[in-house]
Amino acid sequence: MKPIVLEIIRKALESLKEQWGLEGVPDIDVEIPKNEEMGDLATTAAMGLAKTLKRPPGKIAEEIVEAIKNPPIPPLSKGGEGGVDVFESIEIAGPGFINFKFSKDFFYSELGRLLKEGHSSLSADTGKGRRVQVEFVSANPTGPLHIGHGRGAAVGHALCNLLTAAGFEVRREFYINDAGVQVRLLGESVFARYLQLLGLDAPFPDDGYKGDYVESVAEEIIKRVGDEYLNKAFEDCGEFFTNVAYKNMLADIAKDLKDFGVVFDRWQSEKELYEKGKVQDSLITLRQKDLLYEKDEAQWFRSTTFGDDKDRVVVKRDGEYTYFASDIAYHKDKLDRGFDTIINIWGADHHGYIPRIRSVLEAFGLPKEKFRVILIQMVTLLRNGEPVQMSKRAGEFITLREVVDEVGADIAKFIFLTRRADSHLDFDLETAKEQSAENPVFYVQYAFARISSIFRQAEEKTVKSYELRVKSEEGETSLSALKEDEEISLIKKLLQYPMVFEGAAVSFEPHRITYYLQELAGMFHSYYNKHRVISDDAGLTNARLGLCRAVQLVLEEGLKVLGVSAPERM
RNA sequence: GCGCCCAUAGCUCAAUUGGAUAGAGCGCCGGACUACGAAUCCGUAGGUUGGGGGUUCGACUCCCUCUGGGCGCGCCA
Repeated sequence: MKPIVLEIIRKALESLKEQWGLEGVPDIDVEIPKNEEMGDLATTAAMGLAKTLKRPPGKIAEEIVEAIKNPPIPPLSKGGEGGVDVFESIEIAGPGFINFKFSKDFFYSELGRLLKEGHSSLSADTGKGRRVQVEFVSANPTGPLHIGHGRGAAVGHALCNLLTAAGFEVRREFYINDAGVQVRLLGESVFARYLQLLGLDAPFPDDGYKGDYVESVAEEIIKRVGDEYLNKAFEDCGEFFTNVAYKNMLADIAKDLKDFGVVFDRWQSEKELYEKGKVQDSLITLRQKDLLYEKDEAQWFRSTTFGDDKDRVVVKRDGEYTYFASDIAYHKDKLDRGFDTIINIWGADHHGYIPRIRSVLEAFGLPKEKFRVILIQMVTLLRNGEPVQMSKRAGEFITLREVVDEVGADIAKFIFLTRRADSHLDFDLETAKEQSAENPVFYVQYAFARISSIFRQAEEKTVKSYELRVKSEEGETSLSALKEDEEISLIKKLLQYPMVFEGAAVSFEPHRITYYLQELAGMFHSYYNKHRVISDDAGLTNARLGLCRAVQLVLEEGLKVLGVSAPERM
């Protein structure tokens, strides 16, 4: 419904621009009014123009409304969508809002279109094929994924779905830190456990990885090679242990994510960036741009040029690269692969790295606004309201796998998406499992399942196919049997989905979909309790089945974006 | 010490990116199944948006300041 109104307003402005002395038509937008009584859509165009025209917004609004009505702009009158009048009224309110109220016929015609076109009518092509690269999770392959990674995975996955549906070409990537001292430390930890399992009183490295999974890897190695490395020093066999250990972890991580329903297009190895010389190359490029210099026997990236607090070391005095050096290479590589927009999803504790990475991307030619970091806040895991104690030092923490095994992937994903990414989240394992109203997942899924059940009922009662009616010539008019207030409100809500969707996509905020779905499900449940869908009145039954089908369609679409299933039975 | 994020109903959170009368759920209390699934619905109550100042037609939203909480600030990764 939004595009039609926008077109009408634009045409009105087009006809007014000369007498207003404007070069072109200003950018305008419409919004959903807070209060339903104010109308179905509203524009603040007049208020926006007040400043440039130096005239009161009320007057300007009047002129715009006049231009829309006399003579009527095409879609307004016959020959528009389905040949119906679009508006019931256009009114000016407050300081200069123009409020549009649609006619019922317009709603029926739009609902008919939704039923006819299905999912494709729910998402506009705002991306137009532009390429977006989203890097998320990127957990160190030194241990299993924890709950925080799960939240990052859920948000990243939903965001990618959102952008894909919005017409962007999305690449989902996981960056593997397989080159640093952390994986080496993992290797040492496994080696120590290996020796201990074989009866040696071997020392465990300081700050080594103490989780049970380390011992599991050691056990596996014993199964494969026995005591072959018993009398060797770590310097002689470290590469073997390190490789086996992190590859093992990585396989577990990939499996956990897959079972969580999150997949990646590319797993970028840090080690590979070194081996292919991309780290060196990227630094050479920086040097050519005079953005790399030597000081105190170290090499520095001139990130202050782009607004960072201080320049950053990329090659240390001892000749070793810093972690940042391979980050530079990876981000240059992202740009070399031709992405239009770069999105990184990080834990909120990494916010201090934003300026330096932004600097890197800018140095290689990406405009600031094309880089976006989504920060994921901490998740506090609760059980019956009490925090679940975790100690990273002792290697004791609840893994994502444990959570998914306990509550299920759908529930976990949905709960991760019930908050804005950058606000804290309490995740209570017990209430998550309860099949109560406290659990928003069931609430939304139940609406979908309930509608599925209605259709099963309808078939049993041999109600004639609603689809035939809707598609036939009189089909669209058959929807006009929907006269109840709740029905009109429900249709309106359905037609708002594309706007909510677009807002979520441009602001990278999948949680908006979550909220919308809860509202829509709520409206449906309420409607269901008040009005019977299947009755003796065939025409009414068909119209209501059509409405149900549309609700189902939108619920399914929204859930798909969130990566949550839409079950026909629960 | 410097920087970033957060502070909204008793609790957990929204608020169309500067719009109109700040909204949901939970919790409390009271109701609704011999009709399509009660994992549902209906009805009330709850607010100086942490405090103060500023910007303007208009502020939960932007700027300054204070209070209180989280996180960063290495030639670590």
